[in-house]
Amino acid sequence: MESVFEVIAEPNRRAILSLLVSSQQSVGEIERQLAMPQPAVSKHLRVLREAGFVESTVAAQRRLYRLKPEPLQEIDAWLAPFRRFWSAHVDALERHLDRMDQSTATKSKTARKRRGPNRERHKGETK
Amino acid sequence: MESVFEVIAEPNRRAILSLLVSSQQSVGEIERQLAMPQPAVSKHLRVLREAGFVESTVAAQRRLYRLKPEPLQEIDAWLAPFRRFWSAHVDALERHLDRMDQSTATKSKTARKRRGPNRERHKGETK
DNA sequence: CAAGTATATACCGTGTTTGGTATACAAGAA
DNA sequence: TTCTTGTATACCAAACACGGTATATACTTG
Repeated sequence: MESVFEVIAEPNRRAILSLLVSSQQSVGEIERQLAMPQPAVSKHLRVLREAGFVESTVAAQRRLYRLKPEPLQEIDAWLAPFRRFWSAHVDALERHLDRMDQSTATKSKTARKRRGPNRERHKGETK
Repeated sequence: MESVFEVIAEPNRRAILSLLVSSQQSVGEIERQLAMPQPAVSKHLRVLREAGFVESTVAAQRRLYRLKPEPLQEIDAWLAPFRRFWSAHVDALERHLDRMDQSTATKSKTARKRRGPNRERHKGETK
């Protein structure tokens, strides 16, 4: 499996991770909530564990799985350069549209949504 | 291929995306920089294009590929709940260590690094 | 037109991953 | 011990993605 990206490529594994975000869960609880055969759950948990996404503790005959942050932070770190890219991209688009507003101001044929400080903020970067 | 996560699971495709972050590139330029056979580059670019990661414009017999932000933003959005998780995790760890400091203060056997407002900030969330 | 350059696609072989089923293993309960 | 619950693993079959090679397409230049 090797890389964290291959691990999260599998939809059921992403579902398991999303379940674990709220709290730790046993294999049986995951099995029920995702309506997925138990061996499948165990196999995916094995992949997740070996990649460092989760860890488990034994509680009698149950095993409780919980999230570990490192691999997800690795993905977050990989995303960083692209975040810079798309915030620049949004800025460039805004400058472009501002110029369009100016040049089409006289014709006033196409009405664009209000622009300015009260427009919607994007979630990515506030800086 | 379907999902953006499967698309970025492939190392060569991530390499291509990283190349395009600085500026748009032709197929031949990507081929040379990644030392990868041309059909492989074209095939990966096709996958990236169909998933919306890149778009291309024709420049004579070349095709220039550039990044599109949406799919990467989708990955970023998927990461959001986990970011909340691991910042909480860090906070809990810090509280735990603070309690340890208190209870071991008298024994003063283990010296821990200085804690407080001047400690290193984590990259995830500034808020 | 022919030749050359740049890119895309078709085809094939192969390794890997996934789901399914059965079974093994472990720990409590009776 | 035997039974039951909870979880892991072994095995198999099907699907699929990837690399490689050859070829097709498109545009440019002579």
